Amino acid sequence: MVSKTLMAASTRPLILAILAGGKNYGYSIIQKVKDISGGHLEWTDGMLYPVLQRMEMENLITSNWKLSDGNRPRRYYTITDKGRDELASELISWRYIWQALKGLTDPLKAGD
Amino acid sequence: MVSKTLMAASTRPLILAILAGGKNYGYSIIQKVKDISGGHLEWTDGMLYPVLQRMEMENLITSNWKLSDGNRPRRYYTITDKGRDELASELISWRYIWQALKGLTDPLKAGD
DNA sequence: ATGCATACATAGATTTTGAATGTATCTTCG
DNA sequence: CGAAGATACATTCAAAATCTATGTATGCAT
Repeated sequence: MVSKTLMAASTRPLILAILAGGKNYGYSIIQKVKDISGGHLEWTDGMLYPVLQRMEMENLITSNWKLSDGNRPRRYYTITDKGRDELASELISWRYIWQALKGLTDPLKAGD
Repeated sequence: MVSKTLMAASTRPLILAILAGGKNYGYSIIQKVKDISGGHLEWTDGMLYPVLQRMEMENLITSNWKLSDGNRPRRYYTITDKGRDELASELISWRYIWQALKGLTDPLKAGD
């Protein structure tokens, strides 16, 4: 089980990373996260939508409704330039810490 | 600059990882973190001591004072078995998420 | 004696999160 | 047709965790 703080720290970068690969809507993002994490990360919609709203307020993402054929209306989110910058810098931070952790726990291997 | 949430998520695992390598005291832990992160993580003592106290209350670490030669008294922290378990499971979680992030951002390379 | 690094400690204002809850549509299957 | 379950989005606010600000004190160098 992933700790609360780690969950909190990873939510935004994961959302940004997913949207960097193409626009997407809330419900689908949840499934993609579950998918890409091998089932270890299971988000609820109740936690995701507020996060998406906050990220939109911060201009990391934008949204627009799309009504198609037989489907329910969906709100699609798109990453902004600011969002891409944020993602890039988050990834750098994650790398620092991950490498610090690895360096401490197995000092012999270097790896990535 | 490392984000607040990421900072929060990494504090405990880093402390545990350091103590897994041998007992240590607060001030020295701060320097070790700075050192191992290449200067990217700079903790303040004011944020560390409360964390250490909470971790001790949760039995992840124990502490005892050591008064030596010309030095000031220092409170040395030791990792417990429970702490080692915690560290191990945190590392697993970190790996999941790091790999999910990497998988999303550069889908071609696998790596570790 | 002055300044700086070392060393530990506490309180509590502030922020943040996400669980709980609500609404509604689409699909499937008997 | 009707029921059940998956899909889809939305809001509120109680509860909890963090760490900034602040305080104390010693060792060492010059």
